Amino acid sequence: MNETPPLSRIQKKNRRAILDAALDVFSQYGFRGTTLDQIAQTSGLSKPNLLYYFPTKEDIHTTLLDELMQDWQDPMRAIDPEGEPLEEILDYVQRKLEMSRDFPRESRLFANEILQGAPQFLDALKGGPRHLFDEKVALFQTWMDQGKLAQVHPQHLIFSIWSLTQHYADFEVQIRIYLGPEGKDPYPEAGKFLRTLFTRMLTP
Amino acid sequence: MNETPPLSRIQKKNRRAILDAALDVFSQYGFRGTTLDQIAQTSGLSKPNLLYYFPTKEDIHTTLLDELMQDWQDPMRAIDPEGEPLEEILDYVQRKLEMSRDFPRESRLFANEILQGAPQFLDALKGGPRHLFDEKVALFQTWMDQGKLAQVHPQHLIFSIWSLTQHYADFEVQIRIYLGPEGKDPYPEAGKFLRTLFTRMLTP
DNA sequence: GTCTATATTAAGATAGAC
DNA sequence: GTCTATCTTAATATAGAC
Repeated sequence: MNETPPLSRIQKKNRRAILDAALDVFSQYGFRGTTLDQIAQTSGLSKPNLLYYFPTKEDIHTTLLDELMQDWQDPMRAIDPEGEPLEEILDYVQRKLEMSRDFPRESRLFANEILQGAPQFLDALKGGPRHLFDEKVALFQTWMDQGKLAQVHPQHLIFSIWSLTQHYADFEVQIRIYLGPEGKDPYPEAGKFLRTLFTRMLTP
Repeated sequence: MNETPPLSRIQKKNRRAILDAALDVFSQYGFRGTTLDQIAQTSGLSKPNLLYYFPTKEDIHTTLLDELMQDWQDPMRAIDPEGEPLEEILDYVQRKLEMSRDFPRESRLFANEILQGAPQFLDALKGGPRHLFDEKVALFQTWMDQGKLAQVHPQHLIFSIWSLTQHYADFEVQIRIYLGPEGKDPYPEAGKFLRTLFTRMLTP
């Protein structure tokens, strides 16, 4: 559908630098709260140079969101209908938690977008993601009906997984303040806690 | 410490209108993503008139955050050390969920502030709130040691309550998309779900 | 207290040299 | 491809009339 203009090595490198810097800033301040000056400064490129690689500020933002949508659902896709139900869900929780640990900026970019009313996502969310969600809801319901999982509201179960795992990225500042004087890594304990939580909730 | 200039009725009314409009906009776009024009339009007042009531944009924002800090901890303060442990926690969860339902904009204002690194909150959070948090952590630990609650990491327990309840306000757009075609109120089912979750996790 | 007009700076984007 | 200079619009804030 699209032309595929071959990118030189330097082009790739600079596009990456811009997107990386933009992710830093957009994930913290949202689209409207972010300025090209900030992205320029963070990336080490000049402002006109940004606009040589991306026609507009919005285009940078959209590119980031598009990339995010590619990977963000991988953990849910990986839930295996043939697997052992509780283990499948615990593994899903673990994968989501690792996403928060390893890609906190992406999580916050997403959070910012939703907070602002998901202007870009609204349509995208109704498409593929919605279908995947419904599919896993049905799967969880089947497992519960077969007595392999305790009965809970399957949609809210998924919301709870998203909420509990993304919280460690989105509210990281707050977590660090409350976890005490010198912030050791909260993720190992978070993993243990969440494993306990979902095991107790879902064991039939 | 401060002068207390008596406010006329019209002053109170206009200040309220401004703060209410500002809450609308700040909670959606964050401090930097919000413009005075938006607040002016939403409140129905002219832009110079905003600045008659509040010296700067920042002053409006700070006022909102200060008010928020007043009430935001009430649900946690209300946990009764003399009460029945599981019921106290379930009631706390319920109060937090009601805050999300009744004051979603406040929840999102808070979320935005944390996402942006909590520039205003950092110091405030280390003060009173931190003390209250530690006090309840100790209380939960006591209850667990007495065998009145199942053992879990008490700090992460509190994070989980915040996360699960605030999620319904902060990610409301997403929730509505996934809950289906015509969005009935998600809160009754959320309340039931969370009650089940915390009962199963915490029953000794 | 509220308004119109305006000063001033910041921000997105472009022109054109190199 | 990158830079300096600059255009244009938007945004915070102020002045001063009413």
